[in-house]
Amino acid sequence: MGRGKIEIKRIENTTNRQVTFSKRRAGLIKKAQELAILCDAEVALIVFSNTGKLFDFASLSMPHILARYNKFQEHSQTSSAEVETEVQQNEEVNSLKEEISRLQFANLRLMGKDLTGLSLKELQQLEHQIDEWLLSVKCRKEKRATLEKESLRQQVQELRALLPSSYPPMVPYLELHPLGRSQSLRNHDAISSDMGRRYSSEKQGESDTSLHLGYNSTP
Amino acid sequence: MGRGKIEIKRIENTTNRQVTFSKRRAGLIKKAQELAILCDAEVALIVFSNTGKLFDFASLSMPHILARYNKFQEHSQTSSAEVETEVQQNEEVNSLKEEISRLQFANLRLMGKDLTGLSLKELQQLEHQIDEWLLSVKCRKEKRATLEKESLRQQVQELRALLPSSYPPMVPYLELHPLGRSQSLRNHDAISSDMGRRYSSEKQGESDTSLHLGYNSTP
DNA sequence: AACTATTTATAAGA
DNA sequence: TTCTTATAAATAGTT
Repeated sequence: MGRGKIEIKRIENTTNRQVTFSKRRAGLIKKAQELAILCDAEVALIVFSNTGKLFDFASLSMPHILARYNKFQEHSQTSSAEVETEVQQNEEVNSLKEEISRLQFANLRLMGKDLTGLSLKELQQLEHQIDEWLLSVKCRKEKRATLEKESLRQQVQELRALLPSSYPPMVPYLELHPLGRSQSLRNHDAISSDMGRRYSSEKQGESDTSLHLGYNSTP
Repeated sequence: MGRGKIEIKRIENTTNRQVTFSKRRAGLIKKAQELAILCDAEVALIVFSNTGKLFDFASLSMPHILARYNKFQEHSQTSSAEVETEVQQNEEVNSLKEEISRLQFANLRLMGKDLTGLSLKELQQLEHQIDEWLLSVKCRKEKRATLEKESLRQQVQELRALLPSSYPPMVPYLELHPLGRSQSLRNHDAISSDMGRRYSSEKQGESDTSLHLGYNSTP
């Protein structure tokens, strides 16, 4: 009923969806009202937008119509309904998450298949994306490994301190193989001033293998 | 919407009213359904004909929507934590749906990019290829990490061996394993003679997860 | 129920 | 958001 025909499926564009929601909600309420008047019917309409807003219409009072409805359905709604609600919500969330997993896997495979057609620049971009994914997955393990390495490095430095100062200085692996923008250890002052034990807080447990290639999905 | 315009008032002719009721009821339910699908809304519609017959539609289960409606009415007076919970759940579901949309679009984009010309066999080959590629990347990273640790351990041992007597020249790891451009801040200066183990709290932000596509494909 | 002439709703664009 | 308008859809009256 407009400039073009549309398929009846979820409108993905948020703005478009909201606009359509406003228009059609108004139209639906108008028609509910007309049906009630023209045909002398009792009509109740409840609409929750996907943002959680409530819109309703009732030709008589809503409680009246709902009570009449409940009489027809020979069981009460409120007591067991809340349980059902939660179960359904859980199911919905779970099915959505499964869908996301499937899509992510499909995307990963598609990315891989795409490699042959990509330019060097695109390859490097892809490299960066997958790099970040791997980083997020392995972050915690690597943190633990890093702690171990640092401990070793400190031993190296401490042992070196026991050598004569004329001895050619040792260069830690990391400084010869820069791995990132992070600063190299400068623990000489920390060591000389603070002898206390220090621990890095570390959360271990869930390994998020989600692929968020190029996206940041949490609004 | 018909051969003539009609006034919105009760249709007195019974037959006519019933016919109109049937037509408009069907139209109303259809539009309620479309609104629910198009705009991702929760819609419930209850209609009693003037003869007492019940017709209803609900995008989810009717009890679920009515329960939500009742909750909403309660909360319009006393806002509590349940509202926040529901809002949060709603947001979670919405963000999941958005993620799915993004992934679907990404999939479509990837599909259209390079896959159109490929046969099924070629696709499967590429899939295998990308899997191996990812695997080799992981192996390389692990090996490199192992080498790094071994180098450090070796330094520890060698330095320890130096302590009691003379100081034979040491060969830095880099000279044996030239892996990259190196420039080093040398960590000169004496270090405390404390030999106790310490755990650094310094955050090692980056670890090398580069894939280095296209060169050095040592698995 | 079908059929259509019209009205109404609304998709897209401004 | 709101208005406009071309077009799709609903439906009033008819068969």
